[in-house]
Amino acid sequence: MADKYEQVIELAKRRGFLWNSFELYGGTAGFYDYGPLGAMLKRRVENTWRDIFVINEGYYEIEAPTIGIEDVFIASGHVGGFSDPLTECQKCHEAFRADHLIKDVVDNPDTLSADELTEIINKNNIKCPECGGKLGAVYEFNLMFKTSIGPGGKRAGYLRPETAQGMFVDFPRLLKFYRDHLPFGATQIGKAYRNEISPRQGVIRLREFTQAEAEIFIDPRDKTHPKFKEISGIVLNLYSQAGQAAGESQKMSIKEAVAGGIIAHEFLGYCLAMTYRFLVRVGVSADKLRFRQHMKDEMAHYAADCWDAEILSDRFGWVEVVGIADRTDYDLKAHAKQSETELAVYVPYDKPKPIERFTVKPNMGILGPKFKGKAARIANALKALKPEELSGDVIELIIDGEKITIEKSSVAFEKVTEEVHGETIIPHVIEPSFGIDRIIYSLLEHSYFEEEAVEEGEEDKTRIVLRLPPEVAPVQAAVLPLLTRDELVKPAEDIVKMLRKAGILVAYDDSGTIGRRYRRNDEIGTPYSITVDYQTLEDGSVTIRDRDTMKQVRASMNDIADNVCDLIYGGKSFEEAGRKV
RNA sequence: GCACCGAUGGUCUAGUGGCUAUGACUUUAGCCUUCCAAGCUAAUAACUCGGGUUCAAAUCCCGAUCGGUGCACCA
Repeated sequence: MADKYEQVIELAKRRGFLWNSFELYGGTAGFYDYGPLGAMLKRRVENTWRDIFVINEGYYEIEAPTIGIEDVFIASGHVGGFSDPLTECQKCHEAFRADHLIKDVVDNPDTLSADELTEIINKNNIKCPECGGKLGAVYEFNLMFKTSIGPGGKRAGYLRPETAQGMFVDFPRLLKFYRDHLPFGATQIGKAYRNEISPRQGVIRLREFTQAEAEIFIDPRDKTHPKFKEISGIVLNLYSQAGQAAGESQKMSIKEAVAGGIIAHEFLGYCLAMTYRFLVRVGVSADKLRFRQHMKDEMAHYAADCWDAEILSDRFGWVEVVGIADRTDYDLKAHAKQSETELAVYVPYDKPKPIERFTVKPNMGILGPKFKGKAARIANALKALKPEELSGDVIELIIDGEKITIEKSSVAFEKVTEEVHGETIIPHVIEPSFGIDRIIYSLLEHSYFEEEAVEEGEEDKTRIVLRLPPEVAPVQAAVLPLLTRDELVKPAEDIVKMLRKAGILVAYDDSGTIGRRYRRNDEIGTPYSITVDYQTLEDGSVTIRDRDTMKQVRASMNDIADNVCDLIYGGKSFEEAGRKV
């Protein structure tokens, strides 16, 4: 019983989209190669993403190293939190989460080290829950690939488990690049690595995978989006927290969802819209797409709201392909703490605000000679005092347990009204994060069709068609001389040249019967096939065949390149491309 | 990581302790051929890997790898 996954993967392997990596040496789980067609498809999908996020939204792309230093992942929490303490039963060899086993014994098991966990397990005589056997020493299994930088292994490095950190770490530079204005965003498309314990499900769970992520830094007080109106009418299939409790998703416009408080704010709603447009544009079926909100207990504690785009697959059910989160100021704060650098934006007010401030000015000319080494600390203590504490004739302070009396004349204080021109704020981060490999699989599956192509008097014959959007199809046009004869081959070769000059990836094929060649191209998703026949020699026209309908039009050979470009990129309909045949 | 199942040309598959390992499709070359994979001729191409048993292993046994499923883990 070949399910769709098998059919799609079989086709992908056979025709050069996806291959198991290292097959020559037996292969290794969790790694896939993109073959000639797969790599091209992936580039086109990535470029569509660029078109939306980089060109249209202006979130410039950066490229940070795939190896990160330890500080980065200490700040991000991956060193401490991206691992699980495991213990194995010595008897039945079952592995367990050590912190889960001692949940009833200690209050905060996730804060303990592996050694401490081992000790607690031994002390409390905790046995294997399966067979009652003795449990082995607890070890941390971290999902990051570790390496060392430079010789000697002194400096730890990690292959990045997500591309996001690159944008956070470059925050100060990015802020300057965008001339200190919020909102701004940066994007990155690249590899990320996770040493999965047991990767399965083909390209759905990989140890090396491609992410496309945007980190958009916004003003926490204003989460509206200037272009919200443009997308507010888009109707999405939303599987909200309430919907999940009720067990059903609902179709709703983004406007309604934001107004009803289902989507936290406009900016997140806008990101959902961009995600929807992207996925549908590259070939995901809109009716097999939904947005699922994270449940409260599933969401990271710092997240304000989080939605996953999920696609329906034949074998795996709903698969998460995109995560869109409002991560608030968590990441910037974490890196600020780790790096001891302020990561914030100065936001000027429209009008300066008058602010009343109480200032204390210790007279160092008196305090200095009198208290010498203690003077500075006394001054600081004085500055911390409130107006009523300074109002007496003398002021008493305790410094190092010693009572010190200060004459009123040694301190001046006053209320001043100052103009404040703005304030420093830590931006919130909106993060749409795309799993490109999962998206590639999704669109392959959603584009894959087997249809009965029954000709009169013939047996049932299935036609396999990959209905890829022309924009992402790896091969964009096939050029086929109807017969292998010089007088037809020559013009066909001219057409190939014209198309290539226009940047179209074209396949030339003159082998076997025309039907077979059409089928071959159907299978790899080539949207248009151009055929040269004897009429070409008479009037300079060729036929263009549409992959999806198998219909043909006849068009002029001279402007074939413009014509095909318009079909692929210009939204020209097939009927407009020439005369009906 | 544990348990169960599986692995034969590019794909699907026959086979079983014993000559040169089936067949189909695909592919390639040539012929033929005026639009949707089935015309003719020829060619290429496989027993996952390592060890063991045996005169002899693709076949039996053990282990590894990869794939599938369940558990665990993960998002």
